[in-house]
Parts: sequence; C-alpha cells; structure tokens
Amino acid sequence: MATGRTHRPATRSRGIPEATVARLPLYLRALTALSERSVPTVSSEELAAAAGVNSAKLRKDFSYLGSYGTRGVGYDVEYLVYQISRELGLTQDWPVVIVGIGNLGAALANYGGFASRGFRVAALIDADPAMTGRQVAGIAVQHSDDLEKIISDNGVSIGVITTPPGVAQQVCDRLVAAGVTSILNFAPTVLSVPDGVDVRKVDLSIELQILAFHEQRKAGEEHEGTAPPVAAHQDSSEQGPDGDVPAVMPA
Amino acid sequence: MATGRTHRPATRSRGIPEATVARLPLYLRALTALSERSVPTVSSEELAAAAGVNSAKLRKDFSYLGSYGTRGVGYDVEYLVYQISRELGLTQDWPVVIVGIGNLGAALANYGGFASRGFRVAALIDADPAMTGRQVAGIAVQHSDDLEKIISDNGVSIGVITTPPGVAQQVCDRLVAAGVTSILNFAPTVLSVPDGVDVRKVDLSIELQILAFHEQRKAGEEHEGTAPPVAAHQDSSEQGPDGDVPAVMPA
DNA sequence: CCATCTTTGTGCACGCGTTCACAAAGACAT
DNA sequence: ATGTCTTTGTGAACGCGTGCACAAAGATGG
Ligand SMILES: NC(=O)c1ccc[n+]([C@@H]2O[C@H](COP(=O)([O-])OP(=O)(O)OC[C@H]3O[C@@H](n4cnc5c(N)ncnc54)[C@H](O)[C@@H]3O)[C@@H](O)[C@H]2O)c1
Ligand SMILES: NC(=O)c1ccc[n+]([C@@H]2O[C@H](COP(=O)([O-])OP(=O)(O)OC[C@H]3O[C@@H](n4cnc5c(N)ncnc54)[C@H](O)[C@@H]3O)[C@@H](O)[C@H]2O)c1
Repeated sequence: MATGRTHRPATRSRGIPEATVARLPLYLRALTALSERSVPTVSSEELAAAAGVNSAKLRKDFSYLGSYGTRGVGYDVEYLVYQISRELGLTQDWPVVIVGIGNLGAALANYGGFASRGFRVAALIDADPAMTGRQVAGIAVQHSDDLEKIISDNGVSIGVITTPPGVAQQVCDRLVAAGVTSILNFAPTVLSVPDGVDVRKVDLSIELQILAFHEQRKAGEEHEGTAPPVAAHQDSSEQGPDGDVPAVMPA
Repeated sequence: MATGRTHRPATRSRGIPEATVARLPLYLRALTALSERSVPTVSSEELAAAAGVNSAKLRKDFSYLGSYGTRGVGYDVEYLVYQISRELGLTQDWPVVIVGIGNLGAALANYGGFASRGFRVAALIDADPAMTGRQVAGIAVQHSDDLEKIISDNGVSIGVITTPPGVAQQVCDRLVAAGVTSILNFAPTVLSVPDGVDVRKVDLSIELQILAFHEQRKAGEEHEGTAPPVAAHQDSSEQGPDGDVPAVMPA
C-alpha cells in the first residue's frame, strides 16, 4: 500500500494479522453504534452482519485479541469497545498535521469524524503565502517554512498529505525528517520512505478505474448472454494482439 | 470491500486476479508519465520501481493480459498504455454522478484528476434546496428529487456517495434502483446492495486508525528495546483481562 | 549465420487469509 | 445438580497472492 519497499513484512507485530487490524475499525464502528443504543451484549453473528463480514472471520479476529466473549451469550459491547480501542491505540491522543490546504485539505480539516476517535488536527500547513493565517475549520493555516518546528513542537507522528502530486515526495521527505513516522497520502504519487515509516494511500482515481473494469466486464457479459466467459466482446487473446490496435507494436 | 455479501468471488472474470486489477491503474499512471517524457520502451525492472512494486509481480500481472513484452528489450510504452486502458475500460467515457455536495463532494467535483481518465462528472446531486442551482466546479447542482431521471437520462452506471452516513443507504438504494451498478462510497457506513452491484469504499477514519495501530506498536517496541515481542507494554493476555479495565466485564 | 547477452514469461513453493465445522464452554431451566 | 441449548474459540483444509529462480526468446554484435 506504499512504496518500493516501505511495507515491512507488516503486522506480525504481536501476532495480529494485518488483515485483522484493517477490520478492527469496522468492528469498532459497529460496536459504538450498539453502545449508543445501550445494547449490552452482541453475538458474533449479529455483529458480523452489522460490520458486513463473515461471523467466523470476526470470531477469529477477536481471538487474536484474547478471549473476550462468553459462550452461549456473546460479547459485552462496552468491554469490547474498550479492548479494541486500546489495541488500536485510540485511548491516546494523536495529533495530526494536514499539509496542502486546497480543496481536499480544507474538506478534511472541516471533517468532524476526525476528532471523534482520538485524532486531533494539530496544524494546517500550506506553501501558499496567501493561505497563511487564514482560518480553516477554526484553525489558522501556517506556512510550510515552519513545518519542522510545528511537527516537533506538537509531537506529531502522523501526517496527511493533500498537496499536488509534484511536491508530495518532497513534502513527505520533510515530514519524515522532522519526525513523522506515519503518512496518509492523498496525492497520486508513489512515495519513497525509509524503513520504519508507514505510508497508506487513498487514491480516488484508482478506485474509479477498478469500478470501471468491473463495469465493463458486466456490460460485456450482458451482451454475450451466458456465453463462455472467455472471449467476451473484444478480447486481447482472442482476436490477436493486433487487429484494432492504434498504437505501435514493439517489433 | 463492500457489504454483507456484495462481493462475488470477485474478479475471476476473464482470469485476471482482483489483486492484479487493483495494480493496473498504478502501472498505467507510471506508463503515462513515461509516455509524456517520450520514453519508447521500459523494462519490467524500471517500471516496477516507478510503480513501487516487485518486478516479478509486474511481469506476472502483465502475463494475464497477454504477451506484450519483447525479451531482451522490455515493453513498448505506448502499446502498453493502450492495452491497459482498454482492459480497464478507459477507452470509453464513464459518466459519474456525485451525490451529496458538501465539503467532500465539492472537493471531488473540483478535482481535475477525474476527467483525465475517461471519467466525466455528469451531474451533482444534493437534497438541500439551498444548493439546487448553485454552480460547483462549473456544474449546476440538481435536486435529489430528480435523481432517477438524471441517472437514466445520462446513462450513468457509476455513482459516488458523499452524503452524511445516516442517509447513505437510502441514497444507495435509489441509485441502484435507478440503474447504477457501481458505487464509490465515502460515507462511513456498510452499504447493502444486491448481487451484481459493486461497492468500493474510501474510509479516511479507518486508514488513520490503522496508522495509529502501527504507530502505537512502534512506540511500544522502542521502549522495550529488543525485548520479547510478546508482552510489550500493557498486554491484554499478560496482566489478565481485568486489572486496569474501566468497562464492565461480561459475567 | 552464430555467439552472447539481456529480459521476459512462468513453473513452483511458500505463506497468509478465509471458511468450514465442531468440540468445549458456559448460561439457563428444571 | 443435571441436562439442554446457545454460542464461542479454533484446528484443519483450501485458495489466492507473492516471490524465487530459470529456461526460452529474441535482440545485438561480430
Ligand atoms: N480534490 C479531490 O477531490 C482530490 C481527489 C483525489 C486526489 N486528490 C489529490 O489531492 C491533492 C490535493 O488536491 P486538491 O484538489 O486539494 O488540490 P489544490 O490545488 O486545491 O490544493 C493543493 C494545496 O497544496 C498547496 N501546496 C502546494 N505545494 C505545497 C507545498 N510544497 N507544501 C505545502 N502545501 C503546498 C497549495 O497551495 C494548495 O493549497 C492532489 O494531489 C490531488 O491529486 C484530490
Ligand atoms: N469531509 C471529509 O473530509 C470527509 C472525510 C471522510 C469521510 N467523509 C464522509 O463523507 C460524507 C460527506 O462529508 P462532508 O464533510 O462533505 O459532509 P457535508 O455535511 O459537508 O456534506 C453532506 C452533503 O450531503 C447533502 N445531503 C444530505 N442528505 C442528502 C440526501 N439524502 N441526498 C443528497 N444529498 C444529501 C447535504 O445537503 C450536504 O450538502 C460524510 O458521510 C462524511 O462522514 C468526509
């Protein structure tokens, strides 16, 4: 999800598989909703349905955290909320900086869902002098010249990059040099970071292209009825690599 | 990535693994950059580095599309751009609607990266009467009463949901009923959709929580030096399920 | 035309993640 | 106390994705 060799073998940390870690926030969200409705306990089946996963998977996920359920009854909602929160590190406060306060950066800054889970927007940073001092979401935008000082003064370890792609790598480098060890990147760029730094990316364009692929596939199948799955509409391996190809062939 | 049982066994479509499909846009982006620099050919090693993946993986990915490389030389950039574009369905135009034109929806509407790859914002839809008729990114916002008509008039098959979570499911239902078969969901909700509809979600909060988990783990390890990976700081299975637990125990 | 050298395409093995299926645990009623 | 019934926790099997390592392909130079 990151760069050339950013991702270590990943989360073999305390034995919790990465796939499980990625689902814990999902469970936590469902549990929080139950908690707000004062539901005392929940079965793996019910909770799995709420989180949109398989109940066996959910039970196995929870088994990595310990034996927090009661057979014949289910899981205590409040207790599980606490355990997952602690496991994810949400019982402490995480100051976050957003770099690049344009359309997207401003939207993120305004997003209430941030603060709700231990994340606090510690600073907004932009390179544009015209932005400096402007209030966005009640926070004054600071100039990127002060990036290093802002990071260290606030003890920031998580940075969000919403700059144009061309400067994302250099912004990333400065963040890392200043002490940031986790980066959430919205710019469509492959970031290189040293070992020990985690990068996750959110790439709207990629998501849409994946949807387009499936969409095209659905449209193709529809035309062919229940025809053989191979060779629907124009297929590369069927009517040969050339035929309707505008581009130049290698040889 | 979607709901209870949204995801079919997935992309065993024409034999292209889902994991490969998810990487094709990455390759395409790197190839487009090379193309703009008029680089004629590229080796798997170079391209893999640019895309941030393993070269063997890249070659295997391309092998699913066909034999488009030339041994001893590499891949023809233009040709590969075309082949991947075609495979992803980007040679055709995909009209997209965005529902919920608030902070995030407006940012997406303003995003130029949309149009660059065959995606065209066909309409912006919001339930707030005060928004109706307002221009966002040069497009007039339409009222959600007309959602069904907008979808069918424009032949939209891809919808983006950026409404508050509480109404996301009902917006989703209306989109699907109107003919949308692919949804990109930004609301932190588990969407239920019938078979044949693809849902992908982008969840900022989850990404941050995953980063927080790793961040906490790094901080813990640092304190313990090269201590046994088990039982770092406060470990659930070590000092027992209770001890410092504020919540109520199940039994 | 032949030799050499580069780079692809893929067979194979391995590890992770998912799912099934069931024994054990415990609640609850009698 | 004992039996029944519900639900957890997990062993085991399976399938997918990854990466190694190498044979084959073909370009290039003599
Ligand atoms: N807007 C979207 O919906 C959207 C969607 C997907 C991806 N993205 C990506 O997110 C990023 C931001 O998009 P946007 O629409 O907000 O762009 P934008 O142009 O509105 O904002 C970019 C901001 O970054 C600032 N900036 C430029 N260089 C900087 C630097 N060196 N240090 C600090 N700040 C700097 C600019 O002053 C500007 O305010 C882009 O990479 C874009 O590709 C945006
Ligand atoms: N802003 C962010 O950075 C951010 C980040 C992550 C997730 N999200 C999620 O994205 C969604 C939108 O966030 P936002 O900050 O833009 O919220 P917002 O309140 O600014 O915008 C929501 C918009 O949806 C419209 N809306 C409400 N009900 C509607 C309906 N039934 N049909 C059509 N439109 C309707 C509202 O009128 C409003 O314009 C939320 O679910 C939020 O949790 C936002």
